[in-house]
Amino acid sequence: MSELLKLENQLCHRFYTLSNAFTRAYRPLLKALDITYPQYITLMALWEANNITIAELLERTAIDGGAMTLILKKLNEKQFLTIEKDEHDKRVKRVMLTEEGKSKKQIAQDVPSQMLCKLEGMSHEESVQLRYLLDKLGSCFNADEQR
Amino acid sequence: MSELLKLENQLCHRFYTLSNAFTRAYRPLLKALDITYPQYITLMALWEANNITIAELLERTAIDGGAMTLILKKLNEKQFLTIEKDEHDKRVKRVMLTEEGKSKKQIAQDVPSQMLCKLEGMSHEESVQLRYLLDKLGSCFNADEQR
DNA sequence: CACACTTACTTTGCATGCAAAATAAAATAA
DNA sequence: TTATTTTATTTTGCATGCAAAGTAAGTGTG
Repeated sequence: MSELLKLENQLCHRFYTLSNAFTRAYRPLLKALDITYPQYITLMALWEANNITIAELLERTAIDGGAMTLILKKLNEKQFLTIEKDEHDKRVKRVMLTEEGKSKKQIAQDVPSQMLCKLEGMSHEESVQLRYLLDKLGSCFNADEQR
Repeated sequence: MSELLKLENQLCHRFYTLSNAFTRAYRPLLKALDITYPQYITLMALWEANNITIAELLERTAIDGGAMTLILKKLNEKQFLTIEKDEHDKRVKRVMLTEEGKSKKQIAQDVPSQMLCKLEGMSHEESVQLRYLLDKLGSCFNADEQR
């Protein structure tokens, strides 16, 4: 009885498990870049849109604000990026990739394909469908946060 | 160019985001039980199978071993469970729910249904399909760990 | 212009997640 | 039996995730 409380029936537990599995799986791939997974997310956001504010970075990456402060500090120490105050609004800080930070994108090119190799069990249709369902689920949470 | 490195194309980022969203969404629901999400996972495992070893608990919950030590310590302090050494193999510890820990299951009954309310956007078919795909993805990682 | 309010970030305290090292005890090999 | 290896769990050091409090700097109102 109480099927609802069985661990195997929890959608959340699948996400918990898979999210952790992804982080672990990325670790060896990111070793060449000497960065962690959240740092990788942050760099990906910047490779796509350089010179953005921290608020924009938070929005794109969905990383926690408090954590982002530390992540940027570390990426700055590694000379991947610089942080400057906005001229017009001194509350705002802008994040800019250094040349070194930009160049790392070349090395990172290999990471996604290497990860895809690990997921060979899934067909293309299935991964498309999965992506669709994940986005739908995500919109449930977003809708919920609006209230 | 380099579509592969775009954040929106990363399956991993969807899992990262959704897993965190779940944890945040559970927090208010678990407040009545005064437990965190990993502690909830641990209790669910025990409500299903009481008096199991820590190794079994780790297997069922997929929680990190080091973290589990602390989680059990806290659940023990809250009088939800006790931990005893196995008679035959003194390396092994067994985890047992207290009466109080068992009784919390009643309160927890409401949690899954409350969470389901938040996910109304998805049809039953979709959530079944999602579960199937998540498990398939999970088996990719498991297969990978075997090597 | 002074005060309240909102924003953009940072800081703090607590709870993991992860890898690697450390312990203790059982199982095996020599 | 003793040395070696394996197993179960804990400890350690580092990096977040999260909520809440704290700061500093714009905005809006009267």
